[in-house]
Amino acid sequence: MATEEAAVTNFIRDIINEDLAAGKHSGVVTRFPPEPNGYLHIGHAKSICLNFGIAQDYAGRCHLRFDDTNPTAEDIEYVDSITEDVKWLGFNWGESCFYAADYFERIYGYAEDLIKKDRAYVCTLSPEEFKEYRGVPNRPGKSSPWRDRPVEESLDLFRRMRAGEFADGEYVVRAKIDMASPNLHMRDPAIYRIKHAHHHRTGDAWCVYPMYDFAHCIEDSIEGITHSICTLEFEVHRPLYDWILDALEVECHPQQIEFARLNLTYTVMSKRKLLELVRDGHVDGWDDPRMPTVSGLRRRGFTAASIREFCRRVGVTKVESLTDIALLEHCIRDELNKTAARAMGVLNPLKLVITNYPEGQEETLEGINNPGDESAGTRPVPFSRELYIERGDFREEAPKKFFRLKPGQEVRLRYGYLVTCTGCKKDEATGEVTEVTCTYDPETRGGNAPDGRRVKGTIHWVSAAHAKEVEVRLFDRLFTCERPDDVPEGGDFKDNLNPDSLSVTRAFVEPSLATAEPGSRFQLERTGYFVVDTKDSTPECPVFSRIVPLRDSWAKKR
RNA sequence: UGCCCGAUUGUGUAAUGGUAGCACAACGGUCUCUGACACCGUUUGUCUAGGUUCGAGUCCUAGUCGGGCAACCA
Repeated sequence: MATEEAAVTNFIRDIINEDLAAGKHSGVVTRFPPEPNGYLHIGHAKSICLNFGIAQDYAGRCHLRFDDTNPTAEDIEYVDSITEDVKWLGFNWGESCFYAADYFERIYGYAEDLIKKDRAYVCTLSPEEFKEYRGVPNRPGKSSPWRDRPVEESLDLFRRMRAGEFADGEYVVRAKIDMASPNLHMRDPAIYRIKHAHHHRTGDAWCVYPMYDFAHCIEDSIEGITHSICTLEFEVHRPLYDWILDALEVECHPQQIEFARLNLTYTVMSKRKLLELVRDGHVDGWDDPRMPTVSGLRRRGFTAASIREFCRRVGVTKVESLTDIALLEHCIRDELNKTAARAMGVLNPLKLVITNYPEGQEETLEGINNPGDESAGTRPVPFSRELYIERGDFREEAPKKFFRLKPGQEVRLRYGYLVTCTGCKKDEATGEVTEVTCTYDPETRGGNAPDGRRVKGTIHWVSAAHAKEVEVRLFDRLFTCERPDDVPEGGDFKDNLNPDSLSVTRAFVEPSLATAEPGSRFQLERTGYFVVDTKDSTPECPVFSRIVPLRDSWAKKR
């Protein structure tokens, strides 16, 4: 996509440019550091594009690093999905796939160093007492009675913590900073805790695990990260990040830079909430096509390029924002308009009988696969006396500007003939139209009249005898309001779930689609872009999922 | 009632003391064998009040509004 190559600029790149110009670094090393405790979503995609994008543009490196310091939340399943998603998004970490767990020995050593320097101590306060002593934002905390525990004693205790002599929560290692700091994170934060838990990578080798604040800056430092980019909520952690690296006197001290996370209308973006949707069965799994997860978007039919383009257009700032999901939809439409093959399919079928077309006759017409790309070629489309058309394309009584079928009006059958509506049949009981009749002009084969008369409307169709019946899944937004998180007191974001976000129907598609490969994308003309579902399609019955509808200015006018 | 961060059209962003621009959305039109696409046009913006300056969206001060921070989570 040409637009994707347009120069990107943002405040983080400005900082990098300045650092490079000042000779602070000779190259750029970034990292994407997910905790493997959930699936990646489009917000992570923004971070991935940012970090890997910078590495690409500055000829540097971006590490994929699993920040797996909390074994009770993490799982190998997530490691695998994250790896797959980053790869699918089109990024390459080369040899640089790391795990915080692989640094546990070094991180532990740094904690001992801190204790030896009397910059950390082992605290015996219970979690409740710990909380109480910390104080509240506008009131200073008070020192733990164990704050001045002798270095040797702390060291001994820490080693016994590691050796497994104590139960979870009995002791904790704390950095010795400032209990009166207005920044709560500086009030002697915990840096190591006891957790007798099995780790997905280190197994049962450890029963003490470092806290995020202690581990993360060390991981960055070990890897020689130059710019450690994270989201805004870590801003208040930065003084601690810097304090630890300063106290440890390490050589490499990366710069933490925070940016605003992505928010999207009509969806939620927290792992916890997404997990809740999966666990409670509101969706069909992490890769449900309605989910804002990378795997959900992939299954929905979004391309990696369209997601990258979206992330580029969204920009990077420190302003908390809510991006209109229409922008994401625009990005995929824009790409698929150029690349997707066209075909015809009728979602809500109504029989159309051409009364003057010879019974039993059929012929093969030619459909253009992509009007914007001649190299896409053409395909045969069978035509016969009885067709299916879209129910919405017929109205017995219709306004003047209704350019479709109504009694007495002529329309074009795409790539077919001009037909004039002569009437319809109805179910006597319900009044529902069951069949529409028309006559065709044999001189208009292919869709053009020799006398040059203009026909305003063109509708799509499939030959009833040749149609392939398939399953179609149409998606609407998962939530009914722009900000599902905004709920009144006592409410829950799930109250805003859209009960009609999924509708499943049968549809008739032209025979060329019968053998469509799972994962392939099409534009069903006048209807939308579809992907053949990769999970539920069978050779007998492909499942066509709508990625996004076509824009429809007629629908708006009505 | 503490500290930190932020504020440019409906939304997302650009402008690095010198003409407030772009994209999406909306609206109107042209074109059209997709009421799509494309093309043209229109509407809407620098939170407020002071200050510095020849000149302020940009710098300073105060305020207002919004967000974050009180897991042995990340």
